[in-house]
Amino acid sequence: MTNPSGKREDICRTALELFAEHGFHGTSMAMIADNAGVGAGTIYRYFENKDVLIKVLYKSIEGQIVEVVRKDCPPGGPVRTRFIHITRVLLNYCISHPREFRYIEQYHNSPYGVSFRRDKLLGKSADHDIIHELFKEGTAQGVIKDLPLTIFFAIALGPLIAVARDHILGFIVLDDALITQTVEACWDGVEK
Amino acid sequence: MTNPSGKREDICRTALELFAEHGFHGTSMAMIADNAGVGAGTIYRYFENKDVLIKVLYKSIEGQIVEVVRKDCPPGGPVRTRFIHITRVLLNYCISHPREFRYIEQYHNSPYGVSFRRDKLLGKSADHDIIHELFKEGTAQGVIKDLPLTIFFAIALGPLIAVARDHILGFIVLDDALITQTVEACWDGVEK
DNA sequence: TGTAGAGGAATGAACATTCATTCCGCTAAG
DNA sequence: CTTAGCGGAATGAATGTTCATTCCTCTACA
Repeated sequence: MTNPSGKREDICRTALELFAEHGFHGTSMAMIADNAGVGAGTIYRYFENKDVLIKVLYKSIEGQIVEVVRKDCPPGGPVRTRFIHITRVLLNYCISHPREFRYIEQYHNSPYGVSFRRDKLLGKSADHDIIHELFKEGTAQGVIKDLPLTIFFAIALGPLIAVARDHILGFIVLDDALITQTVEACWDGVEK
Repeated sequence: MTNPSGKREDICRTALELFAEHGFHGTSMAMIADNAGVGAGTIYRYFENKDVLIKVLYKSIEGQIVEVVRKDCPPGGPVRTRFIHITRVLLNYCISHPREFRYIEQYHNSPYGVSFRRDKLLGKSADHDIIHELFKEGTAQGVIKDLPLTIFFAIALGPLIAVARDHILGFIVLDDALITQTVEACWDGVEK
């Protein structure tokens, strides 16, 4: 029953769920504690405060995504093939992990997210590096438009996020065919 | 009832600023009152409560956007020309109204926004109607990909939002040339 | 094997703070 | 004088955080 390392996991899972559904400020620490089946004070044994909890959860999800992209990355064919593969993996992750997706979205649109985004884009982010490599290769080969990296990312990933959100909110049901259409359209956007 | 001394306007402008910068929950009514130079109670003469203020502000901004798109809409040439024109107008609005843009973004990623989005997409929204018309015309002519409307919107507008956000956060400076590249890339994404 | 007890984890009531909202006295115009 | 509009202190509810206490588990020793 009492499993020390299990409690932290319970808290994380519950917090992710509640934050994703009700937002950061719509979720109280008491709600998290209740739903996780722990005492209010227990959360503070694992996380210094609410902000730290929110940030740790973000880092954790980010790590997952990097891992998924990396693991499923290898095919070394033409740039287009790899681009479509990676974007498909990303989109699949988003729609099969709706809570994680909603969480990340909310984080990026919060004060936390803005400062973090600044660090991230000025420095380097691991999952973006893979796509960054692809971008450099594509432009070197002349198959991708000459664009600033930032705009390339926007054109490549912007539609994915929008489509994933619509799927999660139930405005459309994405099947394999639609996913293919979407990622191919993204390619058409960046292709020279 | 009447508004002798522009106080309502002061409150709206200040609230927009603060909400855009600190988020809905990071902005207290006291902050709004102080920065607007009115008493805390005065806000409640004009807005029933905080939620109403937030919603009214949203509606107001939405009205502005619809107006901008409508006003600058007429050119009756080929679908591509009109698509690029409209998306450019939208993107220009976003980067020249950063507060309004950030506000809308936050709203869409809040509990308010989700329920609203549901109403909106299931029903009809005025500014989307213009783009919707274009979509129908484009598919009828066979110049636009055969896609569900939702995915069309994602591909057409997703990059705009991403690019506008990067611009506002200072990661890139959009000039006319970059804007042109962006909206043309959006077209390439939806073009058959 | 059985048990006492120490160390650490967990608890949840209490606390301090923040915040939306209210209320009442004041001011200025008519 | 009357009154509508306004200010801002007061209010009470909600929430993040703390901490004294309880509970659990594992070890040491008989």
